[in-house]
Parts: sequence; structure tokens; C-alpha cells
Amino acid sequence: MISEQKKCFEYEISEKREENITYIDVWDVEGFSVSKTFDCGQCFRFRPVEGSLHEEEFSGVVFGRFISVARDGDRLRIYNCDETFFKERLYCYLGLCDDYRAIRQDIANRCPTEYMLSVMENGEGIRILRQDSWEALCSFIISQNNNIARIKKIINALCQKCGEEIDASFMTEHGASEKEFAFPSPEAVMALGIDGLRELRVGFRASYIYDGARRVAYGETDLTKIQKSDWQTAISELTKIRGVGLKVASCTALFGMAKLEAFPIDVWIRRMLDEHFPKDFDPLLLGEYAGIAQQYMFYSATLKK
DNA sequence: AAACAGGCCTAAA
DNA sequence: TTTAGGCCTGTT
Repeated sequence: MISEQKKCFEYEISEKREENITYIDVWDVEGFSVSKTFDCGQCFRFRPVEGSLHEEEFSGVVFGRFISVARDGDRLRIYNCDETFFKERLYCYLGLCDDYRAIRQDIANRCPTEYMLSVMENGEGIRILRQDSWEALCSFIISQNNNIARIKKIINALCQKCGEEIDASFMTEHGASEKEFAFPSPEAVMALGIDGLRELRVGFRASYIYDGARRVAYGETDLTKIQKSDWQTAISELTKIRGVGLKVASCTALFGMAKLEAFPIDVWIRRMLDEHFPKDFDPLLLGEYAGIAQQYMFYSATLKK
């Protein structure tokens, strides 16, 4: 029943099976907060699992698969995940490839202010997810001048309308709905047309989403190639898309391309910068993990509005 | 009921 | 180069 425990990068893992669900246990994951990670506004398709038997558990669709991530103590359990999927996808997606002890130390060294130390403490356990670049791009185009509830609603509707249906019937104990859908490909989104997108109540964003989908589908915007370039290049390439400004491009780079230096400035971060930093403070001074510092700031800024 | 929401585009100085 | 409106829609 219990397979042998193996080493996966720096973590001990084991693959097990319960009923008809395969899952992976990852041991000694230091300070990973499932709720902060999935609820800090960086992703839009995960939700808490009602009636979970774990200390905390969130589930949702990622890379075309419905998974559930649960934590008990410093053990992470990922349902509907085998060793291969973990190694090839979720290890990086969950930010387990990043050394948060070192990252936090670096941020604290560069910016040892009372403010920064306090938001880091609040946000301890947040991991920046390494999401799919297209999904991040599309999601953050939708996010502009919008609120979280409606963003989630629209993305959900988009997936239902043109994403591939996923069999997650065996995951109902972990929050799966009757039908789950993958995030649609750029081709599928493009096929909706601007009018089809309008039906999703995206308003003026319809043409922006369409332009993004079209460019990616035709390779005019090569996300794989952009991902391999440095973050400034990534941002200047992404802002060529209609409706993608500095903020959306930075979010795409940070959350969808692992550009941890990217520092998205939205209204909340603007407020924090005005309030707690010198007038002409340059976020680049926060270093190669500025984006993670940004996420700590954002988390505290939006905490209990 | 008017204002606002994790921006961006366009037009006008 | 910087700044003010306007924008879809839903919620408060």
C-alpha cells in the first residue's frame, strides 16, 4: 500500500493510494501556508475545501488537473497527484524549488525596516506559485479595474464555456464540483470572438482578452521564449498586447514566468509605498526577490480591509 | 444612488 | 512627458 519513501530534490516524498485517489506526501516542508498561498490574490481558481479533515486544504484546477493541497504540521499532501506529476509540475508550481529561508533573509537584509519585517511576519508561509504563463496573462488582463469576486466569476465562466472538461468525480470529497474545467487554450479563447467574450460580461476587456489570445495563438507573442528572457524584456514584450500595461505585465512575469524581481504596483501597493517608503523609492532596491516582498506587502495591505 | 474595484487607452496640454 | 476622463459590470 505504502510505496517506498523517495528523495525528490530536497524533499522526502512518497506516493500512496487511498480509495481510488493517488496522492503524494511531502515531508518537512517548512512553514508552507496553504491558505495564504492560495488566498493571497495571486491565483483565481483555488478555493478552501469544505469539511476538510486536514489543518488546511485548498483545491482547484492546475495544468488541466483537479488537485487538492492539504497541510498537517509540516507535511504537505497533494491529492490526485503521482510522483511524475509532482516532479514535473507541482514541485515548481508550489514554489518548493525556491529557498524561502534564503529569500526572506535577502529581503530583510536589503530592507530591514520595521514595516518590511512586520509584513514579512504577517505573510510568512506565502509561496509565489509558478503558474502557467498564458493562464496568468489572461487572468490578469481580466483583473484590471475589477474586484476579486468578479474576476473569479468571469474566469470560471470562461473555463466552463471553452475549457476542456475534466473528470474529477472521484475528488468530490476534496471540493470538486459536478463538472470541472481546464483553463482554455489561447486558440479556444480566440475562437469565442469578441462577441463571445462579451457574453461572459467582461465588458471593455473583451478586446484585450481577444488580442492576447490571438497574439499567443499565432505566436506573435511567444510566451515560452519571453519566459526565457530577463524580466525587463518580458515586461516590454507583454505590454505590446492591447490592454496589457505595466501592472498586468508585471503580474504575468511574476506569477506566470517566475520573474521574482517583477514588482507589480497596484492601488494597494501604491498606498503602501507612499505610506512607508521615501517619496522616490525604487522597488529595484528590494533586489532579485522584490516580487516576493511585494506579495508580503500586498497581503498585509488587503488583510481585513 | 453614487462611488468604487488589484488598469489601460486616448486625447489634450 | 505627464494628466484627466471614460470604460463594462456588479456590489455596496
